[in-house]
Parts: sequence; structure tokens; C-alpha cells
Amino acid sequence: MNPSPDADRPAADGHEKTLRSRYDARLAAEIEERWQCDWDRADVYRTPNPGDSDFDASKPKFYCLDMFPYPSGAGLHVGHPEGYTATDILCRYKRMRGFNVLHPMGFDAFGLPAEQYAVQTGVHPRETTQAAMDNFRRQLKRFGFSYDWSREFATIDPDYYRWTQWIWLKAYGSWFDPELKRARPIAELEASLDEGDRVPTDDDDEPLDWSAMSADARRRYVDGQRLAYLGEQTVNWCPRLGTVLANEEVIDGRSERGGHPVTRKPLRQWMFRITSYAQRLLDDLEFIKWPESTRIMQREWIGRSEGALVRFEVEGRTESLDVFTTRPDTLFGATYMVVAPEHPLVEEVVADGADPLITEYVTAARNRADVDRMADSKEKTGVFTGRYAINPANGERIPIWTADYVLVGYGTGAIMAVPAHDQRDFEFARAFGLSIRQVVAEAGADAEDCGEWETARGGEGIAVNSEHGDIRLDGLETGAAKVAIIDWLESSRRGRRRTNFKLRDWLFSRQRYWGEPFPVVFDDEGNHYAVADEALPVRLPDLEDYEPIESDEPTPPLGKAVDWVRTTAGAAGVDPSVLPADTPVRREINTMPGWAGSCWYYLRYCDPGNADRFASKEAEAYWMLSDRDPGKGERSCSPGEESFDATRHHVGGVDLYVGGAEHAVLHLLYARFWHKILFDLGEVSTPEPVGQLFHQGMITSFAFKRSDGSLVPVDEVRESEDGPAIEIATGETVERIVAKMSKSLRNVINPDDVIAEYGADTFRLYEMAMGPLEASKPWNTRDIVGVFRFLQRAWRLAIDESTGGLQLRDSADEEVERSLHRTIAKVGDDIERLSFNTAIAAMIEFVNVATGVGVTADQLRRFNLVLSPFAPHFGEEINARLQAVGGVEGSVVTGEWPVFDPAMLQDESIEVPVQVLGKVRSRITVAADADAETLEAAALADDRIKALIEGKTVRKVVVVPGKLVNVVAN
RNA sequence: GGACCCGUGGCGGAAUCGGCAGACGCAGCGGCCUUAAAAGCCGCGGCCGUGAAAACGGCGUGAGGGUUCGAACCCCUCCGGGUCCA
Repeated sequence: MNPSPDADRPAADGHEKTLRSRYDARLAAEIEERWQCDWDRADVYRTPNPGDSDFDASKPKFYCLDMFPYPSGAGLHVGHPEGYTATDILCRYKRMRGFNVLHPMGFDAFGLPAEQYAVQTGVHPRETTQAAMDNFRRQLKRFGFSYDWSREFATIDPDYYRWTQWIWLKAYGSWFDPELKRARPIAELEASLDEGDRVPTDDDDEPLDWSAMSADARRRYVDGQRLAYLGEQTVNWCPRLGTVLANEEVIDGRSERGGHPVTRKPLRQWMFRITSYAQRLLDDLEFIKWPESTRIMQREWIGRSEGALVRFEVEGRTESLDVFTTRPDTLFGATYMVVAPEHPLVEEVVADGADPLITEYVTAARNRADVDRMADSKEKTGVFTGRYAINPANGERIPIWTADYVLVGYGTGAIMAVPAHDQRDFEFARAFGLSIRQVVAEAGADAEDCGEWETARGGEGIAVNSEHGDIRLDGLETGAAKVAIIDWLESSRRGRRRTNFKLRDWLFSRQRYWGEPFPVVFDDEGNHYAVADEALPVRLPDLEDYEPIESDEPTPPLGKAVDWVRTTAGAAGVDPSVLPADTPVRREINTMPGWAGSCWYYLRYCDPGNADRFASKEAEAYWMLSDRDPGKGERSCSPGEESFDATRHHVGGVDLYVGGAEHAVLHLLYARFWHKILFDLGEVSTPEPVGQLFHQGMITSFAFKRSDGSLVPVDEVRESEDGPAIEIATGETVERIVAKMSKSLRNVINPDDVIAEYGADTFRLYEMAMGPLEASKPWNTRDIVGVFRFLQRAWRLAIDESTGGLQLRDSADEEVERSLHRTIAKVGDDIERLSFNTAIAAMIEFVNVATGVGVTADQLRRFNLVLSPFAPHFGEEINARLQAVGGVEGSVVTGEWPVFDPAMLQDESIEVPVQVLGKVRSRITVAADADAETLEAAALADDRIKALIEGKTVRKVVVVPGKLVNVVAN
């Protein structure tokens, strides 16, 4: 072990010696760098897997995962180490409690920002990403996090994305069996079609005969069933940027970056059939220990709604117009219909040579992004198509309009408008003079003249004006009316009960360079073929020119790798039994989106070096299966079960996943979806990837606000000690507010600077002491010195600053010993519930108690073990110095969490407040275990209480042993 | 517009199950040490009032009301801030 820093460095003089023994930034840096080096060399954080020689199967396991970072050129910000420190403390604690702990780290390194940066600087994204990762790794190591770095990987590693491609192929090679409600290999679909000969089709249509279908039709049918399929989707296409853009990146028909025109364009793209899993993704939210807010957001995103699909006949058109509605009971109030400008009916009208106004409107509307179309609902726009539909309930002829407030992607792209009871429909009807009919009334009220209404009347009530022929809803309350109308629609084949989801299928292609290539090729007819598993990975070709191509037609940059794109089936690795090896093919040139790599990385950490599988079955099962109830035998639900009974099953997965709430929906929903596919196919052991999730709060900063509400950067303000803050330039008073860290407010904190000034242990303690982990909280540089002083006091408790040697008592002080037991109990408890701020307060209290009294070697040893998960370098240093005097062996990292004696947690006698009518009036000192009778007697015997209840009647005495006495007297 | 979360000293926060509000830290004040300062150590510290002090009394967890022996915590209304959806 290393000697203490002073031992081999004779002090030049007394002053120098004092300086070297004092816990200051210089000493902290020295200690920290030395132990980091030592830990690295001894590989102390390497976690053995089942099967390894040093694996101990008798220990319970704990898989604790941080959201791996996207390595940007800016380096770590103070938000990263917040969650990372929290999990590090918990993992160190769990190791001390005898767990096998899996705590890995890596990099999410494919994606748009790196590529855009590369385009701007002219440096290849591979190089910038590599440099950013090296910097991130250096910074992460400087914090002393206990990651098993031997498990590190990046999503751009071919050894990793090989399996990303493999999983995509699994989805490509599967379909969702609606009967069993789970994924199955597509070969099983073909086999069952060969056998049963019936091809189910949508809704009412007759099944087709499989044997009667052409090979081409069969192929199309099967391709249409795949979980990863080629589908058509309207996207925001920006010709100048040469890529599709997300809705959020389009403002007023122009790209947010550069202001280039964006058009909406139907594109054939790779899609994921996530909608098939909507119900299971919704159901299983019940069984995972996730923040309620996140589960609500996922539920809303999935957006299940129950209602009916209603069929409206269209005059002069064989095809009917189907609409989904959650309020079929208002069908009699449907006085017109609206279809999205992209709807096929509109195409027909335009093709028939419609009014140029219609064509003009449709063209304009199509180029508006969905978000805009939904957002400005104030001004209603729309045109009459000239067509009429028949309301199936009453046979009325109603006009069909087209308007951009109806979106093609949602539902069927058409709605029945019930202006009396829907605000948007109401405003539209008013704007264009369409009729409004009330069909729901408040209970007990009659139908009114809705011509006088100023708003639509939503909500439930009693059906009115809803009778025609053999259907009568009048007098029924909404719930019953829904049932009645749906039954009638179904029996008369005019509609059906339907559950609708807001969730859309997932668009998975990007016209970008820096992403995973799809392992798929096309023949000259445009049919697609999978690359065989053995031929993976399909490597991303090393392009020198990766800039997006300016074009009206999407042309992804990979198209420039001509020799790579044009190849043969054999060279691309397609199974020769599927396609002869010399068949000319071209590769898919779209790439996967940035989400792909993060969908399954937690699985790879289980066994990152595995060359035969994404992780060995044994390693995956060991780390992913929880052992919450080992006696029950059943460890997870079997595929195909509708959902999981939380009392019998548990969903397993990562034991604790910590990361920001900004990923509450997309990343976490995508990962659950991929995991369920793998679960259905028998590739993983658990139905959910993450059993427990926790979001750390955002670290904000201070800024200043002028009286007019505008913000002032921190360096343009002078803060006086107790006066108000003043803007230097104007002399005006400004208010201190909490704001996000941003370059423009110049309130961004760089972790490297803080570590240089105080050390990593202080940094860790500060971020944990700021407040509850889940709360958003402001960085206040001034407060850091508080935890720094705590470490200095703890240091001084053990080390004589003038000599550098240990200073210890021979016998334990009783008070200090009791305080230590309380601290051990409290800190352990607090770590388990991720309440690090209160744990630190408890440790400070201990040091305050012990300061001036002193501790024995054994007390120091135990306190140091408690502190070490928070300040590991500090802990290792004290541990090493204790080794020198004996009684301590090995590193603090492998130490055991100290035990406490419950009997030591409380003093023998305690002070209990006595209230009269709920107000504290006195205090009595009693034995800690005094029972209710004793407490009551003592309270009533107290002089002050006696005086207060003099002449009054004691109605009741409430006694809470150990807590308080309340005398009710008046 | 809807849904959810949150409002506690000058500041960050604590109060784990309805039981002493303000743990712990910052800033502040007083004392010791020092020629002096820094550092350190010891102590004070919600607000108002009476008092030389010790102490005592009143008020107090965004505002108002309610339930309860007892409310920061539960319920209702309102105000302010945040997040998500629209």
C-alpha cells in the first residue's frame, strides 16, 4: 500500500509540513489521483460473470445502470455526475452489503449532432466522436466512479452494432400474432397459412385463399406483416438539407436550421410495428416501479381510447368513409364530415377537376407540419369538397369538407363533426355556417335552441333528438347510449366497436450517414432480402464525403458509396438458398436513427465481449432476473399471457436505472418495445427491461431578471451582501431567479473547474447535499465550501495537521459511540431510499459530535466505511493510514458495511413534549421505553401543566409513547 | 384550455406513518485564539412583543376555509411557479 504523502517527503520547514497535512485542494487532488491510478491498476471494479473463476454465486445480484451519455464535444456538464454519483454511492454501498454489483458505462455515439458538427468542421464524425469519448472517459474517471470499465463499449463499435442489426433482423423476421398477442417467427405464419389456407383480412371482408394467391401477392402479404416493415409515411422533407426532419424541427413550413423550405412528402421507409404492442406496453406499466409521472406520460403517449368505427356511405363513390369516434352516442348530431387534405377522397376530387380553390387549399395545408396544424386552432380554415355522405343513423345527407385540423396520421384521417358537442367542430361550423344540432342534454333539461350557444357543450348527459327508424337513444345517459348505438351499428353492419391508440408506428429510417446500416438488400424488382446473421455486421462504409445531398428526392449520403451499394447477394451475405449468390443487389442506404443503439445496450453490458450472442443466456438471465420472490418458482410471465399478475410474477429487468426525465417517453418506450420482441422470441428472460426507474432532477443555476421580465447574465450583476442585486450597466435593481444553465446567461458550471478548486470528493458530496435527488435545484457555488469544510473536519478528526500522523483516542467516548451507531443506521437507510442529502447531514452531525472529543481507531474505521461511498478517495486514504496502525486489511472498496446495535440508537431517557390543547406547554424527561400510563401520570404531575389545567376538566389525554402527550382540558 | 407536480427563515433544504416546524449547510452575528488578519474552535440564530438577563407570551410552512385532541402533511376554494399534453 502507498505510504502517507508525508512519509517519504521530509518537510522543508514547519509551515510546509502543515500545508501538506491539511485537507486542501492540493492534497485532495494528490490523494484522488493516486488512488484512481491504484484502483485502475488493481482492477478493483471488475465484476465477474457467472462462469468466471472468481464469480461468487452465493451473493445476491444488483444491476444498477446509468443512462450512458451522448459524447458531445463540450464535455461533461454538471448534470451528468449528479445521477452518476448517486448510483456510484448506491453501488459501493451494495458491494459493502455483499451484492454482486453490475455497474457499467459506455457511450451512445451514433447520431445527428456528431454528424452536423463533422459537416461544419470538416473532421470525420469517427474522429470527433472518438475524441469526445476519450474526454468523457477521462472526466468520468476523475470523479472516481466505480464502473467496471472492462465492460465499456460504444454504440458505434462494429462488435456492438452487429447485434443492433441482428435484433432488427429478428423484428424483420417476425410478425405479431393477434391471437396469442405476441411476436412469432414469420416462418410460422407462412406455415400456418400453408396449412389453414385462410388469409385474414381487415374487418368485414372475406378471408382470402392462400393457395389461390400469386407468389407476388403472398410475398406482399407476408412483408406487410413483419414487425420491421417498409411502409409509406408522410414526412417533412427538406431538399436543401437533404434529410427528413422531425416535427419539432419545422417552423412555419421552413427548417429551424437555415430556414429552408420543407415539404411534406410520402416516403417509403422502414417502420416498426410498435402499435401491435400498444396494449401490452400499456398493461405492463402497472408492474414496474417507475415514477408515476413517467408512467402517466407513457400512457398518454400510447393514448388508448374506446369507441366505435362508423361507416358513412358517400354519394357517387363505392368506397365508404370510415371514422373513429369516442362518442358514437352523438352520431345523430353529426351534421357534416371533415377529411384531412391528404385523404384519398380529396385526391379523387382534385383528379376529377375540382374547383381550383380546393386544389390550392390542399397544397398549402399539406405543407404545414402537424404541430402547427394542431396548434393554431383559432382561425378555422377549410373548403367544401362538393361531395356528400349519408349519416347512417338518420339517413341525412351531410356535406364533406376538408380542413387541416384533421390529421391523416390519426385515426382514419376523417371525422364526423358534431358541432354541438365538440369545440373545434363548433367553431368550424360557426365559421362556415354549417348546421348545429344538440343531441346531448343535461339530466332533467330539455333540448334547447343551440343557435344561441357560444361554445360547444362537451361532457356526458342524456341523449336527445336521437331517434330514427329502429334506433332510439333518447332518454339514455351517455354510457348506455354508446352501448345501444354500437350494438345497433354492429347488427346493421354500419360500424363496429373499436379501441384506438394514439401511438403511431415508429419511423425508423434516416437519410443520414452517421448511423447503423440496415442489414438488408434489394433486388432489381425492389424485393428486399435479409443479410444472414453470419454475415453481420454490415459495416458502415468509411465515407470521406458524408455531407447530405441537396435534392428533391431523398438521397442518403450512403448512396455515394457506389461500390458498396451495388453488390451481389453473395457478397452482401444473403443466404444463397434465399437468393443465388451472383444476383445483383443494392444495399439499403438509409441508416437507423439515433435511438437504435440505446434500445438494448443494457443487455450488452451483461456480457459485452460475447462474439456468439448479444449476451450469453446465462449472463443475461443472471443480471436481468430479479430474485424478489425466489420461493415462488415462477420468475416471469410466459410469452402470450395477456399481462402479468404482480402478486405472482415480477417483471425483472435492471434493478435500478437512473437518468433524466427528458427520456420519459421515447427512449424508454422504444427500449421496452425491443425488449418485448426479444422476450416473445425467447431471447431474453424478462418481459420488461427496467424494473425500477428513477429520474434525477435538473441542476439549474441562478440568473437575474429586470423589472420588465428580461433576463440578465450573471456577470453583468453585482450582488451586495444584504442589499438587492444591481445590474452594473444601469444601476437598476434586479431580482435573483432560478434559470437553466445556458451560455447566454453565462451561468454554466464546468465540473473540471470545480474539481480543480475542491477535488472530486467535495464535488460528489456537494451535488448529493444540494437537495433531494429527484428535485430540480440551483447550483450555488458559495455553498460548496460547506461540504468541503465537512471533509476537512472529518480529516482533522483523524489526522493531526501539524504532524500528519493519526490522532486517536484509546477508549471510546460513550456519546460519540451512540452517535456513530445512529449515523450508521441512518446513512444506510438513507442510501437505500436514495436520500443522499439527509445521509450527508447525518454524517456532518457525527463529525460535529466527535470534534473536540476524538475517536478510537475502531470508531474511525467504522465512520470511514460509512463515508467512503460518498467520498471514496478520502475513504481509501484514511483506510490506508489505518492499515499502518493495524486492525484494517484490504481496500475500503471491498470493506464490509459496519453493523449498528439497535439498542444504541436511543438514549436511555428522552424528553417528551407535553401539549395542552395541541400547544406545547412543557417538557418531561422520562425513560425512553416509558409506557402510556407512565407518560400520562408524569405529564399531569408536571408543575406547569398542573397550573394550566387548574380549574378545568381534563376531557381526554392523548399519549403517543416516545413522542408526546396532549392534555385536552377546558 | 386540460392533466400532473410543487410553494417551509435572507438562501439551499429537513421533518420517512397526522405527533416538538426549521435537522444539516450557506450567508449573518457574538466570543476564544492572534500584535493583527486568515484559518480554526465555542456559541447565537423564524417573526413580533415584554424583559437587564434568564425566561415568558403571541404569530408562523403561498392565501382563505374545513376535518382532527393535534395539520407543512388529509379535504375544498383561490393565488403563484414548474412539467407534460393539446
